[in-house]
Amino acid sequence: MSSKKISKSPKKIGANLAQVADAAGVSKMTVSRILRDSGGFSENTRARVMREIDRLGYVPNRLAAAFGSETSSTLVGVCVPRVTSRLYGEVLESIDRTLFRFGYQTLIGANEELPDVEEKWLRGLLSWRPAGVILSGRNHSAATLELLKASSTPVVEIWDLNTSPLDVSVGFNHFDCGYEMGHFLIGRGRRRIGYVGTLPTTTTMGSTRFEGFSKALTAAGHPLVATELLHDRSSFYAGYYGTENLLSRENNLDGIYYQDDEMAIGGLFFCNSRGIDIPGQLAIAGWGGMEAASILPQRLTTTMVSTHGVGKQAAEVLVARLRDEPCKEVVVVPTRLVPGATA
Amino acid sequence: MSSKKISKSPKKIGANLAQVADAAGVSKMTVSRILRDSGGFSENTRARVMREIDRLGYVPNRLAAAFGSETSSTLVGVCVPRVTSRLYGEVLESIDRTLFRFGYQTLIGANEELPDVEEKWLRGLLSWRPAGVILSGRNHSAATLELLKASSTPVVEIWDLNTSPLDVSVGFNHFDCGYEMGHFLIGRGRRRIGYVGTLPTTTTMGSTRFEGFSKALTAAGHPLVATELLHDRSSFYAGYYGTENLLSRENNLDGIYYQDDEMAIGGLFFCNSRGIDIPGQLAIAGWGGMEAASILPQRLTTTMVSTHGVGKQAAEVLVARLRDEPCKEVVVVPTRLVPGATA
DNA sequence: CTTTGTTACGTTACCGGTAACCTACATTAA
DNA sequence: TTAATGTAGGTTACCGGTAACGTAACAAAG
Repeated sequence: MSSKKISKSPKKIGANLAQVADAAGVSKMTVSRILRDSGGFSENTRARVMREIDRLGYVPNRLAAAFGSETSSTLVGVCVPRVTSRLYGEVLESIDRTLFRFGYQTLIGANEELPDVEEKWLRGLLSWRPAGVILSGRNHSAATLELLKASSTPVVEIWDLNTSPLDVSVGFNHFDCGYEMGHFLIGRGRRRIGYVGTLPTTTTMGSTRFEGFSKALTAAGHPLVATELLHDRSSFYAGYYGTENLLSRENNLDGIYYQDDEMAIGGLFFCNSRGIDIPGQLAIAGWGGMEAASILPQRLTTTMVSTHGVGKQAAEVLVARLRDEPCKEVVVVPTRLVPGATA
Repeated sequence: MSSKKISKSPKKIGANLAQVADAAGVSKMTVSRILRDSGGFSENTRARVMREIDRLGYVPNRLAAAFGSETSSTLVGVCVPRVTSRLYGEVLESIDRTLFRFGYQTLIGANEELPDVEEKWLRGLLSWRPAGVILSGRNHSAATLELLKASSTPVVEIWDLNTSPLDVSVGFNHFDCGYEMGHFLIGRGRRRIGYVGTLPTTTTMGSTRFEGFSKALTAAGHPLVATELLHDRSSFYAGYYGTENLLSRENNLDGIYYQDDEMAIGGLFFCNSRGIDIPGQLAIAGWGGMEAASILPQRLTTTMVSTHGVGKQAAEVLVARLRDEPCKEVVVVPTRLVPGATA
């Protein structure tokens, strides 16, 4: 068992602005201007300075820049419920990629759907004086709101649409997604429909779809028959045993709507294992447009969503916001119900 | 279409150290000491200062702290191939959670398995003078190595084990995983075995398992019969059509090893759709211990790994490293071959 | 009674950029 | 010709913490 003992890192990288300036025979300010391309220098000087930067291996100190001017932070905090989730992971990836292109750095956080965790994270984030924040959901603690207001940090709320956002918001219309699917199942002649999902925690994430769905059924005169809400996070297995529970309570359902595709696929597998005929005996519908659905023996009836679109647009709106360009207050990312072979 | 135009954010949060100090009738230094709990103050003073901090809503400026002392950065950069991957996502989540507990912030990056992207990301990261870096894989560009050396930033390499790490390394022994599975399949009487995976990019990620597997087969006198490497990232669908391709070329295989569980499940579905008897006619084995496997009609033969363990240990090792505590140079996270019903 | 040590602070000097303002010099318009 | 304008810089004064060092008051040891 080998072990390492290491001296305190001196943390001095190559050269600083002053040294570059000295070497090039100009002032710090000129080098700074050249690096930020803010004009006021000749091409000649620029070439000389760039040569010295390269020679000295200068790595800019954004810490000093952000500290010194406050307006020049390129740090953006992003908080999602979980990193371990295909949907949020994709959003995160798109955000990161887009922000990176614009020259921003992404600081991530996972709130685990708890406003308190989010608040604690935000407190830490704000100590870095970020240029902006991207939060998910619309349930935030009072202290969170106050912190954001006090720091006047631009905020983009994603995922869940928000008609009166803190600042700006980008997301799906979950209510409509649910309503549309409810309407669709009714149209397919289903009359005794159930729902399987996870218990909404203090945040509203996801449960809005449930509301829309339920409303559509009620409006059609065939209200929801049974609901199974699990004390667990969404997963294939949660869908599997959620279906088992639901069907053991209500054995004559003719349709089930799931919180998402992952759970729907789990449900589909349960039905397969018990010889339940899909969609003859039972219709199954999910949400999210999961890639895994493409290899199923039956294509899943679901709502396709562009997580990529949410991430990209959220990042773009934030950047516009940071550059003081006008931007929409609410961006609705479209979704599309895609009938498959399961409903 | 409503739009927002916003004034430049002043970015002045509540009070600063000096104002807190004034309000409490002490010097800045005393407040600083109290906040960092570095001793040299009385309980009486502490209480008074804390009261003022609370009253004024003071949010520390870590930017200033990190800038001023360089040793006190609490920023850690983490670069994984992709955020959108169950395995890496879990690693990321564990790292973030663990580092958060120790008071560090995580700056993420995705290198897309390209050393150049990693290098570009690292250059940006270093401009924040981070306390440490966690990189995945062991294939880094020359400039990356030089940057790390010049900045003398502690580095933890994860995922792929590295017997001569840059600094310290935490991961799985992929070679042994592959070898063990090869040995296992041979033991089950398989003789004409194939492999389905994705093309290794410039990084070595994943291909080490392939090498170990291949070696085991050769050692047993039944070398690999066919290989299908896809120009695509791992996914259920990649496993599905990879299997289709492989079997169309070699129709008398009696076993297939997959790069990971996701692809193995895809392969399993292909076989189901074509009526291929598993494991009678063909054995299937994956790697990773994916949750989805739990709902399959047949339990998948796979190697269970603790992504959580890698993340947690990587973070812990880094923290130890930052605190100048002695730590192991190489941490091997154990894996376990779990025979299922598919091989 | 002096020396030494400890506790609880205060002072000073940075860290490396950037905003704001200033200064030559050249060019152009009135 | 003179004033106005533009170009390519330089100067200065911060931003908000922290390391390093200084100091007064008091206690215990020799």
